[in-house]
Amino acid sequence: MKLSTKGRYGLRAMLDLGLNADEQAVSIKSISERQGISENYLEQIIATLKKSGYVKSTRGPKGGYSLKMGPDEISVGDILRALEGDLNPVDCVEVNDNLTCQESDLCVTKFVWRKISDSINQVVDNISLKDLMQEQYRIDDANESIVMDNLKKKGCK
Amino acid sequence: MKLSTKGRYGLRAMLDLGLNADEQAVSIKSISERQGISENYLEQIIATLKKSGYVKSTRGPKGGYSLKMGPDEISVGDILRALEGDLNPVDCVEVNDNLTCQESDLCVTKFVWRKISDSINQVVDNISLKDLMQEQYRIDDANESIVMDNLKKKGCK
DNA sequence: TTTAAATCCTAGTGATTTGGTAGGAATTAA
DNA sequence: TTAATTCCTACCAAATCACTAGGATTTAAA
Repeated sequence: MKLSTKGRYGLRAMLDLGLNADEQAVSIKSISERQGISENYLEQIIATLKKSGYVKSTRGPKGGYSLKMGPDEISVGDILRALEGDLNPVDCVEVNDNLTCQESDLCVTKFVWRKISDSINQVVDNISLKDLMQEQYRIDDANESIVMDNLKKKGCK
Repeated sequence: MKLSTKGRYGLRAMLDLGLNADEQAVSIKSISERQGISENYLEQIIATLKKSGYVKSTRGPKGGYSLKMGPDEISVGDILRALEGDLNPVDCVEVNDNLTCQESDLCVTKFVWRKISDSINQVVDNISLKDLMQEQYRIDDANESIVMDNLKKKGCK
């Protein structure tokens, strides 16, 4: 019941794209350095995200990646499902699997799996990349204050 | 992001124990037959559940397994965590991992992981084995009615 | 026109996990 | 004594994970 590194790295990569979006595209190399993820592996992850339509790329020098749409239009669920497949704890939840369901016992557990499924998807679909970016800014500001406080304590002006 | 067969089979096995609880203990063999799960594998799963304190056993002929406490005292979460380990989507959620957290980016995603974690655990901790047993009885009754209806349609009395 | 920085693409690979199987030892009711 | 059962441990094949490797293609800039 764990996410793979693809989902984890992928979310961080998308967040990185969002936070470092300016006129210029963001290269794999720079994401890799900031996030501490292997370039080759990251490449594969971002390729998947591109295929799913959340990222666009430009080739050649000065090339790189950027978000294909606004960070408010991309949810954490979109990103995770692109990289991990559906977020259901078992497969039979979405399949309309009447053969399996003849076994009524299975249906009772299915009731559980569906509830878990719904709760996971409800959470991830209601957090956008923009939300995370804003959270990040908040954290940065907080750290900034701490730094300021320390400087004051040391008597810096 | 999938549960393994241990969790799925384990929940069915526990439900089976609950539904077939009478004066006599329930043997692996009978669970295996009803649930279509290999005896040897089931043995390992139930051994884990026993170690975790949810199941007790008696050896020898007429021996077998039974729930160690009332089905209202055992939650789906108890069972799944015993078999799958914690139900967090990533490890860093519960570890108070300050080293990792120095990277503030990681903290932002951690915020997501924690929300997912909480929602999963909230769901599974609020469904007891008793709830599932009652759900099963409801399904059985419904099927019974359908059978009755069909008999009536066919003119049976 | 050349160079080099970047994406694109695909194959391979070691380690780990999954989902079991196999089979003998110990216990105990009949 | 027998046979049904749990207990215990070792083993194993297949799949998945988390990458690495390296060449092909594109393109901005010198």
